[in-house]
Amino acid sequence: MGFLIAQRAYLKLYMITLVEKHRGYGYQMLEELKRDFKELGYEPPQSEIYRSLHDLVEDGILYRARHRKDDAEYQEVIMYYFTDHGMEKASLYRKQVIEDLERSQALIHKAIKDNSI
Amino acid sequence: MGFLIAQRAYLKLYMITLVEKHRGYGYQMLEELKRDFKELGYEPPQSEIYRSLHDLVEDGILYRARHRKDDAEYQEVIMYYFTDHGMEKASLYRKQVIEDLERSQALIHKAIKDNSI
DNA sequence: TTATGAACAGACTGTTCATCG
DNA sequence: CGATGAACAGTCTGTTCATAA
Repeated sequence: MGFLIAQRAYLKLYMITLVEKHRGYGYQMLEELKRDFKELGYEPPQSEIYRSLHDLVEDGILYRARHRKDDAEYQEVIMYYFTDHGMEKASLYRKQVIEDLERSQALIHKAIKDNSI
Repeated sequence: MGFLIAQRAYLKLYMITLVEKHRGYGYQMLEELKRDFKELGYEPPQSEIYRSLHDLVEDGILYRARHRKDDAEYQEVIMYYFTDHGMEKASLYRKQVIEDLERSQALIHKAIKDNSI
């Protein structure tokens, strides 16, 4: 266990939630998260989004499927779906990451308390 | 600016606060922080404590001074004190790190909110 | 431009090793 | 053991580059 939660785990959690909500492919998720985090001054890097998705495939939680985009364009897109036991695995992973988030929250809260004048 | 605050900055902030409180040398601070964080499941690594102190010296905030330990032992110890403009620099640094802590806090809070079932 | 991915370099960090009294 | 420090190895991450429709 490291210090605070890693960006990778943080984003993987979001990826799982987004796949649940059927926001299926990388670039879309990237744009959505960028918009979503703009006000907090955090811009998730493109590479981390893709790495997170690749990780989740390696973890056996998601699988990839090529699709043509819904609208009339020819562009192909990689959609992600839960594997057979993906949902269960994902819910375990989520639980674990939320715990890690709460641990991180406690550490940050303590530091603010201990070090404010 | 990275993602969440780095352990190094986090510990440097504690080092500054501990030097203010005249808890002067590395090993002591290490032991104090270990005790202090035990309940949160975080054990600051020895190397990071020393690296943080060395960083603060490089930053021109602290300086080192060898001392014999107060009690009757012969062991030498490195005490840290604020340099001439160390206090000002430290208060700037503190302000900056607290901001970063608050940014981190917001990111973590958002993730818990967005990804809880 | 949208979309995906990999390469690269550098920062960060945990463990281990070394040294000294 | 108390105390300090450095080396090493591995991970994490941001930027850049490559590719394609």
